[in-house]
Amino acid sequence: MRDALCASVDETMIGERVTVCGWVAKRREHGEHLAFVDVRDRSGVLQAVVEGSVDVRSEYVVRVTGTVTRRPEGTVNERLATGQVELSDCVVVILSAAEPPPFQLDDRATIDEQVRLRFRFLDLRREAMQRNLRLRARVNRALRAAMDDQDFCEVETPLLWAPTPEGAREFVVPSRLHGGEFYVLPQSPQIAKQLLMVGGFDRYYQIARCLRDEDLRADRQFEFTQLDIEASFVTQEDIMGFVSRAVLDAAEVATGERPTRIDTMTWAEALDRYGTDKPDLRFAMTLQDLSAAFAKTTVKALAAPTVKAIKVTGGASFARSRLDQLTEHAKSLGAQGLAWFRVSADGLDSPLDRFLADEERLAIRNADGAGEGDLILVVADEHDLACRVLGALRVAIGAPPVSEGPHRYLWVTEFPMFEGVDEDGHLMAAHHPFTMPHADDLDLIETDPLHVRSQAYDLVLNGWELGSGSVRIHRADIQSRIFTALGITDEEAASRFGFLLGAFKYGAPPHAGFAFGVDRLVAIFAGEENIREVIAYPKTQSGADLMTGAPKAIGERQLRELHLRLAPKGS
RNA sequence: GGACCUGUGGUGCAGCUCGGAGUGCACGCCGCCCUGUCAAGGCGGAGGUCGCGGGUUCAAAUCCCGUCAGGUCCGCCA
Repeated sequence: MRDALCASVDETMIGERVTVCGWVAKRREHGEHLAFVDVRDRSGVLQAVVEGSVDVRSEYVVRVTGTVTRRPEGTVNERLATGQVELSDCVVVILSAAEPPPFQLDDRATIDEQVRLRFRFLDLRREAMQRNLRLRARVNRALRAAMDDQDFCEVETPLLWAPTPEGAREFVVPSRLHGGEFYVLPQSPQIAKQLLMVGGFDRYYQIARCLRDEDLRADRQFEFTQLDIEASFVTQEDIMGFVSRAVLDAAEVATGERPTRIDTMTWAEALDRYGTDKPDLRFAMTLQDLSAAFAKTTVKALAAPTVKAIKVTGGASFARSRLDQLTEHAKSLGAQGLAWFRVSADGLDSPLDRFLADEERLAIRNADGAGEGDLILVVADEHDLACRVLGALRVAIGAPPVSEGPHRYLWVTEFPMFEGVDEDGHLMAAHHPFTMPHADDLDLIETDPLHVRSQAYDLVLNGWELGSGSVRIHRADIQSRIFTALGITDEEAASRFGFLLGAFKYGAPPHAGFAFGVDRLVAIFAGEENIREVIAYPKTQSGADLMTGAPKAIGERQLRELHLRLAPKGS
């Protein structure tokens, strides 16, 4: 039907008769003797010159046959990739007429996202969406190539799976053949891939769709895509190597530049210096520890086991209202309050200044090499809380948009095994209950569980968690001790994970794995702040698909088939 | 479950503080003119439930309450 893409037509083809197909991006008529039609396809735009008038409108689908011609002197368009040439002596065939689109398919205009999503099929025609989804395809290809090259085998796992109540809320699918029973859509192929290890596929990967029925965010959709990896007879370092290779290959393909390094930091250091388990290394503003200087303080607001500070360069100019907002922010995160100190020429400007002892004033004045015009924010509390609050303020004040370069990759290792307790007073697994504790901390499981480190690790890019993984437990005795610590009885374990634990009795190899979010990675490569921009058909924050109208009610007959009856509204 | 922002011809915005006739701008759309434009240009025109409901008022896009939708965030996301 066509023999060239619009943007492939260049000066080497001058004189050739060429046919292109595409949409009318723009028509410019000059009376009844001359008209220009810009034809757009996935590659770009090409100008067709029509002698006489032509009855096409924006977004008509056309096939244009014309002779590739060098543009006359003075009519070259430098802003157009094909601006040196044009099609002349054109025959225009209308393949499909089109109503005026509800919005202009033009990357210059900002269009309300509601409108874009309702007409996503038109939105996808825009150059930005074409670029993003094609970038995504190239990243997928690079990831597959990297895994193939490292001798991994791609295996698909089921979407209809068994409920394993633990962790994220699952999407539920009623069974027609088994009335009253349900499948769930997997929040990840976690158990399936561990069983593949028992099954002898010692290097597995999959670009897998995962589904979690949790509230949506800029970086979270119900369904998202992970590069999912599991391997046997490997160490944590091996897995980190496999993943690093894949991510760096993808980065090189996407950005044209191979990142020079991926940093590594323990979880404890990340919390202590950045107040988060996903530090954004693109900017400093690290947390300063002033605990020693305030160990014997008489200032009530600053008397706490840990006193942490960050320096906001130039922050002394912050208005009082801004400082009040930051204080509210700190309180909403659980802090008792936020102490602020403007660094001035002759000391500190702060409501608390007159209560400070000299050495305390000096410690704040010199925090992080502060100078005149800077602002010092101080939080005093339990260690983890003080760190987290200041970490959040650090990001709120200092973080550039997530996709802004230079991109900084970071491995965070030695996550704690457990974090906090649930309503029943049981410890909760920080990663998941199959995570192997750190070899040096096995003795602490029963005596000091909150200080047990695990062999779990995260990959972080510009403050976004790309993914996480761990070395898995393959020994029944350790697994049993972890279940006990988590308050999971033998019966519960058997009913929830019985098939996995049963499988492990038949020769489970030591194994470890990882999974990272392709949507987030591609969004950052694409320069987008929101993963919806790299997903063809995303959902809104309330989980609606504005194009199809999903979710929708289903008919009485379909409900009956599924053995379902709806409860009255509001019950 | 909670906080905040947004909602005005097809699109993007202004108008909202301090109530006074659906007022304005740009793009698009329709018609006419135009033989080298390319964000074409000129002239003319059509197009509105100011998200929806209620309240206050002589009078509401504007003030108040509720609600719906979209967005950002907290909770949630082993």
